[in-house]
Amino acid sequence: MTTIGIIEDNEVLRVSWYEFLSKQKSIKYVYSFDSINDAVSSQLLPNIEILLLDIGLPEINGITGIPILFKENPEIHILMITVHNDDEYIFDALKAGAVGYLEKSVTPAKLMEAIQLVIEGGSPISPFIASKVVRFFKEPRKEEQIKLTEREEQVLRLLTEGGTYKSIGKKLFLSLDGVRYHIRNIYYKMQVNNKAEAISLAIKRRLI
Amino acid sequence: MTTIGIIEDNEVLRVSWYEFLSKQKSIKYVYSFDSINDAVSSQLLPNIEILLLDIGLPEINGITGIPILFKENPEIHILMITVHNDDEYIFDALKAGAVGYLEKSVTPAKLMEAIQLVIEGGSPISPFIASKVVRFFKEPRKEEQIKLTEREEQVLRLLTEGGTYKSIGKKLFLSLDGVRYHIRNIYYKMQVNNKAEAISLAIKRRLI
DNA sequence: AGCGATACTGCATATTAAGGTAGTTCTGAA
DNA sequence: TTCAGAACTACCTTAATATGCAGTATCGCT
Repeated sequence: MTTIGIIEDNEVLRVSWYEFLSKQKSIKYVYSFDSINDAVSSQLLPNIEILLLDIGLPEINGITGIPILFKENPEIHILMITVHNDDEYIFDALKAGAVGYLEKSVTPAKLMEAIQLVIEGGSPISPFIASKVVRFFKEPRKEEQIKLTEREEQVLRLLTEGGTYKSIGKKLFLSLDGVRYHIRNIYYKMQVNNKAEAISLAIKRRLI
Repeated sequence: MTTIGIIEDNEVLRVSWYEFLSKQKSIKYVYSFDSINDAVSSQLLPNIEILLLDIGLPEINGITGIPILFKENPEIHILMITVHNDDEYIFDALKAGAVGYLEKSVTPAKLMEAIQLVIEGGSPISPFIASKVVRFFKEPRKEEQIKLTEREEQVLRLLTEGGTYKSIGKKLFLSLDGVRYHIRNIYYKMQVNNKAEAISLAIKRRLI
C-alpha cells in the first residue's frame, strides 16, 4: 500500500490521474497539487512515497523544485513526467535526484507498472529517453584512444588525487625522477603540458 | 523486416531464442553463433541489424567483443543480455556502444518489445539496470554543495583548463596576487590545498 | 561616521613542477 | 648477439604554486 502524490498544473490531467490512481487497490492515498508551493504548504509531503512531478509548472518549475521537495522529505521517490521529449532537462532531473522519467503520453497501465517498479527499487525510464542517457555514456569509439601503461595509470590516478611528485614516489616506490619520467610520458601521450590539463582531460575522458 | 543475430554459448538458450525469433513475422533472418570469433568468421555480421550479445562468452567475452563486432559492422545495434545483474559491466558495455541491456530472464514478449524499440531508435534497459545508471547521475545534495562566487567560478574554470596564475590574471584583468587571492578562497571553500585536488573535485562535483 | 564583508594588491619564502639532457638496467624480438 | 624500447635514476634551471602576513578600495548597513 503506497501513498502517491501528483504535482501537475493542468487540471484535466491532474484530476484524471488522481481518479485513476485512487481506484488502484495497491495505492492507499493519492494527494494532488498544482504547484510546488502548494505541495510544500500542504505539509503532506512527508507522507508521500512516490511523487509524480510535472516539469512545466508555474512559478517554480519541476526541476528546480526537486531540491525543495527533498528538503521536505528526503526519502521521496520523484518520477518526472514530461510533455514533449524535454531532452535538455533529463540530465538535470537525474542529477537532482529523480528516479525516473516518463512521457505524459504514458498509458495508465504503464504508469502503474512504473510506480510498481519504483516501489521495487527500479528506475522507469521510457526507452527513448533511455537512448539519450545511453548515448551520453558512449565513448568516441574512434581510433585515437589514449593508451597508458599500467604504471602511467597509477601515476595519473595519484596525480588527480592531488598527490605531489614526492608523495607519488613514496607510494609507488619510485624516485622523484622516476615519477617525473612517467609524467613526462603521460603529458606527451595526452598532448598536454601541465598537471591541470592532464587531470581535466583524464577525468573527462575517463582515463582513470 | 529485420535481420537478427544471436551470440550465446549456452546451446539451449541459443536454440530456443533462435526458434522463437525465427517464428516472428517481423523478422526476416536469424543468425546464431556461439562465440565472437564464430560470428566474425561467418562474414554474416554486415547483414545483421540487431545483435543479441551475451556477456559471459568463452575466449572473448561480450564486452571486449563489442569493438570487434563494430569493426565488422559499424551500424550494428548491440543489445547486451546478461545472466545475473552483472552490475560492473553495465557502464563498460554502454561506453563501448551497446544500445541496451536486458536480463536473460526476459520474457519472449519483452524481448520482442525490446527489439522493436531498438528498431525505432530507443534503448531498452531493464528498470533495475536503469536505476544503476540513474544513480550514476545523482549529485550530492545541497548541504554539501560548495558555493563559489562568480569570480571564483571564472578562476576555477580557467584553472581546470590548464591556465597558470599569470594567464588567468591576464584574462580576468587581475594581478597575480588577485588570482592568488581567489584561489586561496576557492581552496578554503573546497577544503583542498592544491590545484590538482581542486580540479578533480570541481569536475567530479560538476562545479564548473 | 563607523563596521564588516568582499575584492582585490603587494611582498616574501619555501616547495613543487616542467623541461632539457644523459646514463643504467632489463627484456624481448630480429 | 645485437638492438630497441621500456622503465627507471640523476642533475640542472627556470617557472609556477602554496601560504603567510599586511594593506587598500568600495559598498551596503546601522
